[in-house]
This record gives sequence, structure tokens and C-alpha cells, in this order.
Amino acid sequence: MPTTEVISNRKQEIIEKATALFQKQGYSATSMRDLASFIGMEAASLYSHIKSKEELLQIICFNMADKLFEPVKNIASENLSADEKLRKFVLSHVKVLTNDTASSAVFFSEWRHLSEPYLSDFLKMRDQYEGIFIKVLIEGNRTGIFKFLDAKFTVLALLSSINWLPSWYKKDGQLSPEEIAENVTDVFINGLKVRN
Amino acid sequence: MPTTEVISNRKQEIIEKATALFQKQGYSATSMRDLASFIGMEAASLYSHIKSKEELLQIICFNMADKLFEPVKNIASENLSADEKLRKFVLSHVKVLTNDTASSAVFFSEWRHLSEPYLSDFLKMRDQYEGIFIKVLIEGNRTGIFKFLDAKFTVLALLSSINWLPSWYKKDGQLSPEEIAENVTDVFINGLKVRN
DNA sequence: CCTACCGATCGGTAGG
DNA sequence: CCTACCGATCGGTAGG
Repeated sequence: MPTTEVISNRKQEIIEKATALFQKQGYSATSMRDLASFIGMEAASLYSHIKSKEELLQIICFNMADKLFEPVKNIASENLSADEKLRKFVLSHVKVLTNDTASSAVFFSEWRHLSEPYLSDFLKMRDQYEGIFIKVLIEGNRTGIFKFLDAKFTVLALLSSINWLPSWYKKDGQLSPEEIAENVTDVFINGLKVRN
Repeated sequence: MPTTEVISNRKQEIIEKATALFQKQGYSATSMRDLASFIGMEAASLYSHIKSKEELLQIICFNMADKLFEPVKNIASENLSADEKLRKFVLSHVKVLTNDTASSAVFFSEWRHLSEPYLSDFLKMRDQYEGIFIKVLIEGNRTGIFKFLDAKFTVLALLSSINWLPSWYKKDGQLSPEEIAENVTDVFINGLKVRN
């Protein structure tokens, strides 16, 4: 998955069109003939650019994983309080998702069709990503900023309260990524209830 | 979808096994031959009990929709404050999900493979369900209990912060449905931050 | 509930 | 990037 390989413009186009179809129909329900006719070529011709249907899914999933992972790793190493870190995590996460909703949607709902060893690698990365969030929650609990019953449970709830975004967000909608992130962190960190 | 039809034990078994496979492999990636061999019969024999592969998906999806909808409709008509109502909504939602995680998982991630007019009916029910939640949030905002930027956005975030549960919850795990609901409402309604 | 079978479609390859 | 084609598998039906 470390894609050191050069990706041609044509291959890039195939990936983009595949992403759109995988999002709309699902990976399994999308045939290579669907993809070919959507691009305007014969199905057999796709194979001069890609090795297999699954290669497309691998590229989409691991590319998104990298885009999510890197900024969060950087924020984690900054010298910030736990709640400031969590806010920045959420903003970063939201920005990556809203920046490419199609890839994000495929990433979240089609990864299970990866075959081994890609599936295991993918799950390992996901665990690491969640681990960064969990660590900050625990840190915040230690310093008396956060309260919660179970750190992992809370992180999964937090992340999934954001991860429906790709299936909903429109770039021409009224909410910017920043407003969405603010909304999520406000509700999740500060709560829905008016403080009294 | 109003299933007035009597469902035989054998059909019930087919539905349950189909649910398990749809959850594990996805609807499109599950063949009728997969299902048949999982049950221990020939693929052709399935069709003396069901009309089509999609009928199985229809039954699973609309059955779950009913199970979610009914209790929430009842709670909505009770004479409670907005935050009490929301708490009861969440508890009901969590209970239905944890009670049948396999059906819930299929319900949440495979509904898009429904054909018309089932797809439109399904989306209509989903909108109505979300509408009940939205109404309570707006009510709570009017009575000064809740604050939020956008009611629909907040409801979608709330529901999706719960809807990952089916893919995670184990009946023999340490958290009961009540504890999960408590956890979700505590964080979501009261916030993660310690009040000061 | 089975055997036998249908036409359609699948991911992918050979060879140019 | 195309034509031609492969074996495998798909959802489903006929007939018993």
C-alpha cells in the first residue's frame, strides 16, 4: 500500500470514476463493465491501467487512511491541553472528510471487501488512529478536563457521529467544514444542554 | 411491506441466516448459493419459501424500521420535558439495536440495495423517524433546555453516534443496553467536559 | 425440497 | 485501447 508507484492521469481518472460508482452502488454491485462504460472505454481496456478491481478499492481506502492519519499524528505531538487537542483532531478529521466526500464514503463502507493482507493492514491503521484519540481522552480525564465511562466507547461514538458526514455533506451547502467541526465539538465536548 | 403474511419457521430460519450473511459479506456479495449451503439446502429450494433475494432484504429492513419506529412514536406522545423525551428516545433506540445487532447492521448498511418503490418507502420512514427527534430538539430549544446550531445536523450526529453499535456490541460484553444509552446521553446531552 | 437447466453477467486474459 | 473470448458464477425457473 505504500504507493510509491507513479499514477498516470488516465489511472487517476479511473480511480475517480470508480470512487463515484463504488459510493453510489457499492463495491460488489459495481462491475468493471459499469466502470468502463462510465469512463467511455471497454472493460478489458481497464486492465492496461490497473491490476484488478480490488486494486481500485485498495488505492481509495489506503489513500484516505493516510490523509486522515498524518495531520492527527502531527497534532498529537503538539503541546496542547487535551480538550484543545481533541478540538483540533475533530477539525482535521472533518476537513479531510468534507474535502473528498466520495472517497470518504467508500473508505467507511467498503473496506470490508479488501482481501488479506490488506484487510488486516487496514484494521491495524484504524486501531492506531482510534488509539490516538483514546490517549487524549484518557489524558483529559487524568487532568480533570473530561469525564466519561469508557474511553474507547466514547471515541467510537465521537468518530461515528462525524463519519456519516460524507453521505450528507454538499460543498455548496450552508455549513463550512469549520462550522461543522465547531458544531460537533460544541455538542460533543460541551453538551447539548444549556449550562445552568 | 406491511407483512400481514404468515411467516413459517423455515422461512424465519432463512431470514435469520440471510441476515447473518448479509451482515458479514454484504447483500450484493452474498449469493443465494452461499445462503443455501449455509442453511443446508440447494439454492433452488429457497424459492419455495421466498420470492426473491431482495424479498429477504425488504423483510429485514422494514421489520427493523417498525421496531425502531413504534416505541419512539409512543414516547413522543407522552407528557415529558424535551430532555427526558430525548433520553427515552435514545434508550429505546439503543435497546432495539442491541437486541438484534445483525438485523440492525444490515438495516443500516444495505438498505440502498432496495429497489423501487421500497427504497422510497424506506427513505420516507427514515425521514419521519428523524423528524420525531428533530421536533423534540426544537421544543427543547424553545423551552431553553437545549442549544445547538442546526437541529437536523445535531439529530443526524446523535443517531449516527449510536448506529455504529451493531457492528461492535456483544451481548456478553460488559456494557448493558441501559449503560450504553446512559453513556450516549450523558456525553451527548451533558457533554464530555467536566462542568465548572 | 431436489435435479437439471436457463440466459445473463462476472472478473479477467490473449493477442494484437 | 480494441476484439474476441475464457471458465465461473449469478438469480431464478421448470418439472417433478
